[in-house]
Amino acid sequence: MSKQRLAAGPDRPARDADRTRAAILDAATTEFARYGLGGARVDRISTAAGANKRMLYYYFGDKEGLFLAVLEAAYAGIRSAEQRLSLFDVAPIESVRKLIRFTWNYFLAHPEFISLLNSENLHRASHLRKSRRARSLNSTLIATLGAVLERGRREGIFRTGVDPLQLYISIAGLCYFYLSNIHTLSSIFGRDLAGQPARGARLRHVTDVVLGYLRKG
Amino acid sequence: MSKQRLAAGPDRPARDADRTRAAILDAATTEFARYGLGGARVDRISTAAGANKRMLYYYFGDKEGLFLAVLEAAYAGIRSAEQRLSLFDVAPIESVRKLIRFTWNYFLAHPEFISLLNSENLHRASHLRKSRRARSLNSTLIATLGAVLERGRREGIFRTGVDPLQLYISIAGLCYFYLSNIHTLSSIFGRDLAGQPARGARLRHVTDVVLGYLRKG
DNA sequence: GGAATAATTAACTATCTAGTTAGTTTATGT
DNA sequence: ACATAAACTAACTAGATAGTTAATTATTCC
Repeated sequence: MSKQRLAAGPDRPARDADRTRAAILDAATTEFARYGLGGARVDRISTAAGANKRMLYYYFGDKEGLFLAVLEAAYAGIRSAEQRLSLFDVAPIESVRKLIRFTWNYFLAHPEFISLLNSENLHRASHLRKSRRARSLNSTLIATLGAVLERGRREGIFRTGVDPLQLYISIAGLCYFYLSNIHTLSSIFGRDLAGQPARGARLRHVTDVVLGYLRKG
Repeated sequence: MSKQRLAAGPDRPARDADRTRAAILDAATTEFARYGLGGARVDRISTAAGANKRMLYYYFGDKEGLFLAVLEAAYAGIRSAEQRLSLFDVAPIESVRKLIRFTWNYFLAHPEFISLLNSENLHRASHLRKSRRARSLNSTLIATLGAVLERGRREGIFRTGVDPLQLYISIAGLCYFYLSNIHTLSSIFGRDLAGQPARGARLRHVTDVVLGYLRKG
């Protein structure tokens, strides 16, 4: 009687490098998002991943290497979602609406992305700057947005002289700040900004602000 | 010959509770802003303050108590600056311009405020929620902004139905996100967003966005 | 001038933490 | 079947860390 695959399920070999690596990355994403780089604990990560702590160092070098891998995966996630977004099959106003809705929903569905970016900015993007991979993910979104703005201008519905990068940062900022700072804002202003009604109102407001700015007049 | 004031300067007694407390608070602000709550080190704080570490616990209880005191001081700082801002002695458009300029310049001059807010949001505002003092600082700014919007509406230059809290969050967000995420944005888009020219362009863009949205049409 | 109190200090500790050592077990290619 | 390499484990370590103990020194109030 062979000893192969004693424990573990049907298609789950006792050893699986990819699986272990992914489990660590996944647990690390949650841990770094929850506690920040300084507050994160490697022991909690390895325990949550169901892996021996040594494996973390085996695959990622050290805590900061793991943090970088988490960041790269997070950027890859949003870039991949962005690429599935087709802004050209509708009219310019609807394109902008679509981009705003996408940005809002992505941040809403991925609070860990917001938290990781905040951590990385606390560290002055020191990990990202070392990463060729993350910088190569510099999406084509800005160019696409530029084309949308140009089309709207030609059609006489958008104002002239809009810098697509500035506009992209504005759309992101209008969504991001609300969600990133939702706890302090709710506390200071004594309102529940996290509930469904408030979130709906925010998306409507952001759309109004951006389209109000863009409209020609 | 009296032993009083042997060391120390002219009006600097050997012991000064207020001075020590303030020095610790000051050093802690810098430390928490630089490393976050999890990354901050109480030994670095006491050393930077030139105080014995024990004094930190003497005055603030523990690390989290110190963090709360830092947060409260940071909020008191912006509220006090806001109150010196008179939005009523100029026309509505100029009022809004003034508020945007103030917000932008305050965030620019106080990066530690941004960083502290990010830390507190990572902790789901758990310190702020316990603080009666910080919530009582809930400024009158929203009410004032509401009055400015109403005046602009009456004068026929602003659109109707603008929620002053939403607008305030938008102005803050447009400024905050750019400055808070300046390192990752610069890295990803391969542009220097921190230099004077880029900063000037950002303030102009934010002003255009907000006034473009508000204008009636 | 002296008791009472407030401010300050140095040395200490228990626990935590990132990272390592030195191996064992499983898979793979020949 | 066997050597080789890849994946994995348990136990360990050196240094860091928040917080404390117990005493000393300066100030205040009468």
